[in-house]
Amino acid sequence: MAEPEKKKRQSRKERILDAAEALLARHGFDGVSMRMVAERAKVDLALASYHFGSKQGLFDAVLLRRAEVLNEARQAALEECQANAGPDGPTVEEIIDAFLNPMLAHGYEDDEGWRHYFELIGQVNSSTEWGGQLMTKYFDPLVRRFMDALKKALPDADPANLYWSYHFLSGALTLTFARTGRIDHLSNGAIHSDDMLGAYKRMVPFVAAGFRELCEKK
Amino acid sequence: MAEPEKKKRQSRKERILDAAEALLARHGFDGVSMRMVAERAKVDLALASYHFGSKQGLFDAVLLRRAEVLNEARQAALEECQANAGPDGPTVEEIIDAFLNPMLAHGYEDDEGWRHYFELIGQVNSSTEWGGQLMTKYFDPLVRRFMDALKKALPDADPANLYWSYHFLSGALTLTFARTGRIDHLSNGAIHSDDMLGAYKRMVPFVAAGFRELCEKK
DNA sequence: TTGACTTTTCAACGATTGTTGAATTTACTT
DNA sequence: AAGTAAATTCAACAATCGTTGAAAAGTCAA
Repeated sequence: MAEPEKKKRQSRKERILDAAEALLARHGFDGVSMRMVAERAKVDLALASYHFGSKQGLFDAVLLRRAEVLNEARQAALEECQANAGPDGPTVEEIIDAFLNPMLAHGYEDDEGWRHYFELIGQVNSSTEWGGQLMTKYFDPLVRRFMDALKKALPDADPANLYWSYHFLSGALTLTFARTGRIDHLSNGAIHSDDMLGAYKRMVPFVAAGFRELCEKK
Repeated sequence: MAEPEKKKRQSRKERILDAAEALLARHGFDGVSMRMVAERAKVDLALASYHFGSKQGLFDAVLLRRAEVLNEARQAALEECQANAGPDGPTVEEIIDAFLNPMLAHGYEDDEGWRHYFELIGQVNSSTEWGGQLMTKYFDPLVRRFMDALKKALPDADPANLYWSYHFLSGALTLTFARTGRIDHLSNGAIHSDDMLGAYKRMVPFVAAGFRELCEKK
């Protein structure tokens, strides 16, 4: 059975998720109170606990919501570039592009929700408290499929070099899409964190060159 | 006048800084209470406020303490590689190495304090709340000198490519030294976050190849 | 020892925290 | 229209939060 049509544009449950997403992205789990979320969502305090069980449950729901969307888009992009590739499979650049492009698609357009989500992912990914566990849970199953594709594109690679290369990619990616504003300061305003297209066009060749340097027989 | 010799191995002020460093690295600013710090440092609750004025003051002191040490080591490494270089100046690899090596020196040895500090930097760097401001304040003055050196090593580079390249380096670096444990999970235990030497030996050529790809005339 | 100063302790303040049981309203089926 | 379940509101709980004024202890020079 299909989802029943919502009367309001956004249900209260979704409003809570959006509010929590924005606040958690900026202030982190412990920097946000249920009252802040309720106020931003224009909803009673107790409602968030009712829908999500606890503050931790709300946090998980925020993380999961867009992780599913992103994973599906990435999987589709990977399968498409594999289908279009020759017998040797897609190139390193094509695989990396399939991994990054779905993020660009949501970062390029002016979608406030996704911007907050990437902000949040940047925090979670480099947090020792959450990063190791949560990123693994939500993203690693699909990342492994990308690793397999990269392994075919770089058949001479030492697996350790492949893993570290992906790790460097992950750090560059999450920081860039988090848009902390650091590059704006460093460049005295010449570069803007919001220029996602500019970042994307540079990240793919930068990372691909790193992969080749470490993982290609020379 | 020189600092007076301390009677105890560690003054209470230092114990507070160490305790705060470890806790802030793991749980973030809002995830740590003054009582947690006091308990870990085995010190009265009020003492941290007395020495550092406020929780925010304590946070700043923790960040500043090792930033000064790291900046001096990096500056010395940069000046040394410039002194040893030919008339064209040091290569990209040498400059990047001067930037990374001082972190390895503290990450390689079994120094708990520095490990916590890098963990903290990883969080701060990718936080939109603190990252843009604090990283700029504590690290960008010296980063600019490295950017100048890179500009000489890559004279044909578009400045925007240089800035983005450093940004990617920054993301890979801070995530790696934060040791979140993610790569351990992803590799099913084959790779260890704690293998700083292994990470370092791969990060330098990976990042250097990225710089050359973006910033070198082809 | 006296005196001045810094460091440390103690106790308490008002404010905010996440959660919950009970009451009320809304939505939907019969 | 009656009835049932979900959604929402309200009020309050105990626990924890950062900070601070005042008292006590420690330090060091004269």
